[in-house]
Amino acid sequence: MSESANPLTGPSNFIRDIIKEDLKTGKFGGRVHTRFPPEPNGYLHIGHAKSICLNFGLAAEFGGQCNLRFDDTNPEKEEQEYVDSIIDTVHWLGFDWEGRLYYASDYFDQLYEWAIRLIKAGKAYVCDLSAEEVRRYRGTLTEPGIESPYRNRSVEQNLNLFERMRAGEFPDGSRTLRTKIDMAARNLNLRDPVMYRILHASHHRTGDKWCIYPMYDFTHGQSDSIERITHSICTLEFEDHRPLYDWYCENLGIYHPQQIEFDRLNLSYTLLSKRKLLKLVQDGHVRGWDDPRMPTLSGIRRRGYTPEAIRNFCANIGVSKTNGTLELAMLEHFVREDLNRRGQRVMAVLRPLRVVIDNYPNGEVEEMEAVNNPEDSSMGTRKVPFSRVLYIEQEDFREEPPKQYYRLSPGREVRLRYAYFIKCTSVVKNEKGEVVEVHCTYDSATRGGNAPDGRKVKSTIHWVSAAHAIEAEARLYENLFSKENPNDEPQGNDFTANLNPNSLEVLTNCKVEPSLAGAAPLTRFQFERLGYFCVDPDSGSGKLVFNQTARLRDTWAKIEKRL
RNA sequence: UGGGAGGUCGUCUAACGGUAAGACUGCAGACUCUGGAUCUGCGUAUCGGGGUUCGAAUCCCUGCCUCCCAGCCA
Repeated sequence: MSESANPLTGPSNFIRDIIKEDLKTGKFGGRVHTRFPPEPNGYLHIGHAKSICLNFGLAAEFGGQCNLRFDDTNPEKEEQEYVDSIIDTVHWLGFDWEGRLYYASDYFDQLYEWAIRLIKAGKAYVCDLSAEEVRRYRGTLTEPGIESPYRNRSVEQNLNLFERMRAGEFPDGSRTLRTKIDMAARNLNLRDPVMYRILHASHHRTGDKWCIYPMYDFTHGQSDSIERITHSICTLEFEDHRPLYDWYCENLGIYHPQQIEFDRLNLSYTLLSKRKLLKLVQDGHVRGWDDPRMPTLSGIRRRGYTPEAIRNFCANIGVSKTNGTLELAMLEHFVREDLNRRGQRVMAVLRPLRVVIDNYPNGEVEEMEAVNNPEDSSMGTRKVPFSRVLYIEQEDFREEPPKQYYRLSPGREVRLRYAYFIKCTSVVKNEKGEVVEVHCTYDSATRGGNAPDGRKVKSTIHWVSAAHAIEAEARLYENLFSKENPNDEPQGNDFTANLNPNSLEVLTNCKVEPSLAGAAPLTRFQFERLGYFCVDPDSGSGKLVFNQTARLRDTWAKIEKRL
């Protein structure tokens, strides 16, 4: 009967149901072969991850295969740089196309041949209408179009003209090859769609071999067909193109894959439009495509997300045809879950406050044993140096503690994690009246963190020995946009008005424990009680830079907010 | 006002004529050397109106709402 959600493949979905049915009926001879077909005109983002996971995941689940294919039919927008980045990113996500890396441009010769076949069959013609005229002749949503005056050219004439189009005799935009279908079709895509346009542009792979390029509709289904794809999974906006997809396969008499559409991913507080993301980069609102605030996979990666977290996310968000918007919290949940399970714990103080333990011997240093990951004892322990002068988080001391504040305050005893109980005895203030140093006494009997007399403390705080601390920079992030739907543009403004001015906060005076020395870029840690952090590639020559991947759930912050 | 696709807790998804379920979020509590994690409890959801049926989220009719389509982009 009903299958419950599988943590690996997620909840049941209609595409899986279709595949199962096809497997049962033997529609494709028991094969499952999918493909991920990006256009190399930009960087991949989290929305693409959903498609990647779906296509590769479905193939894996049913013992099939998944190709990586570049839909590179528009040389004006595509670049090798994007190809390289996409290949790298899909690999990083953890998927392998086992050598089946293809390009639509590999099929240009075949496509040309097929175009000629349609011309010969009287189903395609060369049209001399300008782009503007084509648009006018197309009609509108409610009115039928009118047939092009060139629609009834002879096969010979069409063959001759198309050959000359290919030979470069005509300027860009002067003619197109069109499919002869039905100018009165209710589906606009069927009103004699353009198959080829003239584009004297150099292609990143075929160079100047071609000056005519096939359109998406005349390319995609055939590419799927050539690769013997069984289930051609794409997003909802292509639903209206399916009749054309089917038309070409049928009229060409070639193997016919099944196109299935699903809903694109939308995330709250996030923009997933290439055009808008490009603007953020170009106008300097972010530091680049891989800025950790960007929803690009390169940005998310730099931010510290793991491929596993993204895959788990994709497997669990479901696939349907409903257009909705997922809460960003859902994505964050899956990184936390993964990083909690695997993240090395470490102590780091972001906003340091000096603590002097007056009764601790001057010059003495003890090595305290700290657990690397309470979720995974196999990760072992490490030594953390402890001495008389420490740094604690400014937030962890309040001269006048509010109700429910359990941390350090005058006269109160707390535990320094993995070290001793300390009690605050006095404070030192600057001329502005701010506390700049806290004096404490420690109880030597509580070494390791437990009192032999069994007394308890309400709080445990993290610390770093001042003499041993390493300087670091931390980049803290908030949502890039402060509006839940960044596309909801305020009157008279564009989407950039929704940018969150506080999306980046740079802390340059952080103190981290010495074990972090030399941590390699992209290494991930949990800064105890603060959140997950990842070493940024900007780190260098003794200066560590960390990106905050996600915060830890902060119950106190919630309480404090209500106070 | 044409065509296509959709509408289930706050959010996303499941239930395929037979007890409306799960995840996330939120709230409450337990536990805790991370106010983390974990555990427990808490959910005024089937767009509206008709109909078929012993029984409807599911089938039929009807109304409403949302999204996509008029690139020589994909």
